[in-house]
Amino acid sequence: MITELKCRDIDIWKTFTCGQCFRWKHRPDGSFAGAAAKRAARIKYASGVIVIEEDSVTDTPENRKEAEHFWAEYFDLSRDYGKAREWLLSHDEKIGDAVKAGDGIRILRQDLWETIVSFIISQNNNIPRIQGCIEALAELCGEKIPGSELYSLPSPEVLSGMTPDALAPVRLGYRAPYLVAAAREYIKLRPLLEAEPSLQGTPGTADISDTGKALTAAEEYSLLLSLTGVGPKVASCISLFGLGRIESFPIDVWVRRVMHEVYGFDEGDMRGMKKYAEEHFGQYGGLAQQYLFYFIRRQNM
DNA sequence: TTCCAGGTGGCAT
DNA sequence: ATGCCACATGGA
Repeated sequence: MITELKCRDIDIWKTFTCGQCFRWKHRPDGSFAGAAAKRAARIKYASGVIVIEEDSVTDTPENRKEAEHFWAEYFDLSRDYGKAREWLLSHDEKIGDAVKAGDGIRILRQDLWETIVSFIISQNNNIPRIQGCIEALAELCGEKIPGSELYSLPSPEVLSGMTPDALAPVRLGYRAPYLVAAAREYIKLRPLLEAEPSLQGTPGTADISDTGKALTAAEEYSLLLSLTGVGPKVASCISLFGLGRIESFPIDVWVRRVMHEVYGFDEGDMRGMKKYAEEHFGQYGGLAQQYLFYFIRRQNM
């Protein structure tokens, strides 16, 4: 099935290669092939339209509607990025170059559990190797996606039933036991975390506006922190990419570098960087972080 | 050989 | 609450 979504404000190359996701592979024709949640797709962009080809989905009205909803959310199409960029430019003197470099990046709204797995693997690791580990993990114990050669990532149930030794082929190193423990812990937290405020009003999603059960960003963050292998940086990435908390500002080695180079912070002054981000990047901290991350990383590669 | 990568857990203060 | 340090793996 082919899904077409109008979007004037996206650069899929930047969006897929800026380090927020790890499963999309660039192809010679400029398209990307990969997987998100339980779906496999080839994606290209031309003249204001994102074209998503899914061999594993047959073209029925229900499937079409579901695909449109899934991919529109995945690409965060309801957000006005032009407005976000203007907001950042008017609230910070020095972010202009990074915004210009990162123009076209959108924050992908990824599956929560996949985001947890991906960023536990990401710790003290490099991006090519993270990609390899995730593919190996999917192939070892994920589910084959029908009509595709790709596998989805293993569910928390599958992963919680494995031993770290059984994950040896994935070459996760010391992260293997983290992943197994986090899977077990996540199963308990899932009922709390799946009441997602950003999805309120979305068809097919429970409206939790009256139940009082919606978590604040801070509450979500502290729950994520309780997972084995999840510290401040990884929890921030999960908030940003897995829960749509676009104000979240993850600080890693690259962000420390760029905050030193552009803003003059001491590279150990995480406290100051965090405060600065809150005051200057505010509601768009996560987007600012991606612009800065992309900006500094591109200079060094 | 040593250093590094989208850091964190465990332990000592 | 904060400061070290070991941790598995593979590429530069």
